Amino acid sequence: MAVEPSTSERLLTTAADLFRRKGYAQATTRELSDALGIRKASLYHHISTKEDLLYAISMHSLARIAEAAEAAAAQAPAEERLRAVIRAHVVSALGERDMQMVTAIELRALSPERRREVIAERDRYQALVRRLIAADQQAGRLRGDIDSKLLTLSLLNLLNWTIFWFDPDDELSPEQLGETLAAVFVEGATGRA
Amino acid sequence: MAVEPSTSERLLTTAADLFRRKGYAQATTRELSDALGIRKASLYHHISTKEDLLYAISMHSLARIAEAAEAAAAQAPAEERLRAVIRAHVVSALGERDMQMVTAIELRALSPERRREVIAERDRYQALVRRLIAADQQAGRLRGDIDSKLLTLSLLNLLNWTIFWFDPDDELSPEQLGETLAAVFVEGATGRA
DNA sequence: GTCTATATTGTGATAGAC
DNA sequence: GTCTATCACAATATAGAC
Repeated sequence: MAVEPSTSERLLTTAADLFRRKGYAQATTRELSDALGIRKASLYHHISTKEDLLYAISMHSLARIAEAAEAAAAQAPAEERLRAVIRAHVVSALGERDMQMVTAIELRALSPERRREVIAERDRYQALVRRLIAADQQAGRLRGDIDSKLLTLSLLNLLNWTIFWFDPDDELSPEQLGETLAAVFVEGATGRA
Repeated sequence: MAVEPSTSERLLTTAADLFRRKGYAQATTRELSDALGIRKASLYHHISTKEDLLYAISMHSLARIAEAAEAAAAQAPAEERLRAVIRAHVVSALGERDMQMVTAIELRALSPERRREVIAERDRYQALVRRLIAADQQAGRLRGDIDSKLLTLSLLNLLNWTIFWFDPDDELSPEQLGETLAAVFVEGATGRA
């Protein structure tokens, strides 16, 4: 006998799906309550404001990737660490595309204080990746002629847009895409590494 | 004696600045008219709907990059063509960051028909880049073990997010950033090309 | 090409019963 | 935890004078 997920359990994923499709500001609380099968007023038993949902989605998204990356980094030997983190990042991001897309796009809709919090969380992850890259540079595994900050931003560019075009119906799995993006970043489009 | 730009000439850039800061849906016609120094109703002498502005911004942004890239491709010899296009893309995108950011983020706010038009324009540019990459693969200048479509999407990931973190006050110029991103894409983070 | 004034609609959120 | 009913306000867009 399947246990039906409660309203509060469905709240974040349902909101993320709606926000991704319509945009946060264009999505109405009415549409959200309809999707949940409850009345609009009943939403406010679970949240205080619509913005609570965006904030929760954003913090959850960032934590999810950071945790996956940290776990991957802890397990892998130094020589494989960056590639393992790239794969973990891609796989965890693609596993929750709605939330990740909303987080990537709707930052401006948050209040200044919450926006600051989300940015701090994002920067924390960026710093983690930068440390990995700098370590690889010092070990001679990555080129030293480009600043680690710029390499980090390049890598995150590469990884963060994939959620917008990855097609789960494609033959390419998230794991394979992660592997490919790792190859593109590390070896380049030339590929003579 | 400086000629003051007319309201209609300032319309797109002013709207782009506003949409970037607040988001399209959150930005009000009132804020836009205030920024232009006219009354809200006067806007409707220039446009029919607020969406007209977003559509115009999006089409302009895509055309600007495509034109810059096409010009660069036409001028450069085959061996330098891809790098030249990357530089042209980055420089032209960073030269109009407000419009490019709005275009990248607000696609969903367009009506279905206009959204389709904008996507078609974007796909047209993507096809152009893919032809360049495929040609380099066939000439042996780029690796052949990764599909040209995936290499193209990787490259556009790399280029399209830069507008969100490029800092014009940095010591790094758009030209230098373009050069660096070209190096990262072609040679990779390892850099032994 | 800009103005004042207003129509019209839809929004996020609340009060209070069950 | 969900409901009915409603508030208070802000939004896009229009009418018509100057």
